[in-house]
Amino acid sequence: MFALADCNNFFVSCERVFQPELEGRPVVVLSNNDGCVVARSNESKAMDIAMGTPFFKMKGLFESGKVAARSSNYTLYGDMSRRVMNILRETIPDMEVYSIDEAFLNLEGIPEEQWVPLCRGLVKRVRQWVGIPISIGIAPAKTLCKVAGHFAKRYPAYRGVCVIDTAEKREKALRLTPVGEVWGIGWRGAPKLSGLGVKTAWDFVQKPESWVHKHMSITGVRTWKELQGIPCIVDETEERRQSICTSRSFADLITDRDELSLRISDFAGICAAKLRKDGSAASEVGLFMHTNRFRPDLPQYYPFVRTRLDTASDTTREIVGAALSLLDMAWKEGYGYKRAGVLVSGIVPCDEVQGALFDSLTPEERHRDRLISQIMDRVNSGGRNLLRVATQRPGHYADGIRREHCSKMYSTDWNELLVAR
DNA sequence: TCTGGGGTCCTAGGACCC
DNA sequence: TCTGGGGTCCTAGGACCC
Repeated sequence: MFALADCNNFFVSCERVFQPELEGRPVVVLSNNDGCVVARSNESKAMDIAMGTPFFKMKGLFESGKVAARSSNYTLYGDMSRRVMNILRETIPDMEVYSIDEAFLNLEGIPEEQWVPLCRGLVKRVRQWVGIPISIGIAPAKTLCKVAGHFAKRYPAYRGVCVIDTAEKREKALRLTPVGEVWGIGWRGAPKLSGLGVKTAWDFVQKPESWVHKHMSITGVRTWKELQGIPCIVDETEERRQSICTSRSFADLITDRDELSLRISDFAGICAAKLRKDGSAASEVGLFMHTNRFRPDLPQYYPFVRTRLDTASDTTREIVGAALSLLDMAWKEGYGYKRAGVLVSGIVPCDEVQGALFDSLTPEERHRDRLISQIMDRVNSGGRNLLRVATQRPGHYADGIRREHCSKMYSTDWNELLVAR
């Protein structure tokens, strides 16, 4: 059996911990550049504010005070997430952190009669100690945990914990679940299934496996089995990532090559630091840039170029160098760039890097670059950007991103905490 | 004026091998 | 006129997740 612990309206809940005046009000949290809605409180969901709504389309609601808005503050959310996960881990160490606000707990070895009291205790402790409301769904497969979690969240009578552990409960839950709400069936799958007469999750599991395979391929079959309580989705969080991407939209269109080059150096530098944090090295570096797709009146251009490194690398100098040489390939004058990103792939463990016979760098040079990167990591620990290569921008990584409604770093900056108190 | 960011997996089709 | 059969690897694009 698994338990899925899921934070309710996570980003909004984080904001509310330090701004209790937001409690009970419609609240939304915005994406980078205050672009669109990425989190909603129950009150704003009730107002039919959809996920992904562009902020400018609901400016009226905001300015009239009907809805409160906050820029996203990932430093705060990351820190709150860490606190929640620590509490869960203390009780159930066999845990898989699935996303910033979700974790699967393995209940194997825990007596059945303890599942619910144990999880109720977790709900209470997380709320008391961190201030974040969570819900827990318990079931024999992860997709069913998601279903159970929905009920735990929606109906207060469950007091935060819902269990699907019998055929009767499973049938009842699946009959009440529209097929489009099932984990793994997306917004394209739902209308297609509906057209084939499948409206609920229960309709879906009634179909034979061959039918599911024909219409939804192997991934659909996995979901179908999971809904019957046969676990098919394995823990992949311990595995090495296969690619790392750092990309941003810009507050304004960038038309100047030097300006874009500074941003791309930053993105590449972040990718290199992420590689080192994972103990990985990459053998390929890619670069993409996008003009503004919402401005059809402007010329459009969205190149993606990539290059292979002689030897897989994790050094800032080399990843940044590769990204800048890609900019030479992709750059075209006369366009306004709205977004760009660097992607590293071909990832291997950094202590298993295959040497190259005709390497552009000597082993001594590689060693020196790695030492320099390590020093940068030490100086820059905690997400600061103090030591950088000369092609990167001075200042903070978040500079140049519009965040007009940002809360303070309540939990990570001592001075701000004192002011808040 | 203003529309996010970071991932994974699967499939189809092309290039290439013997 | 008639033009095999079986494989691998890579890539682009689509679908999905949070």
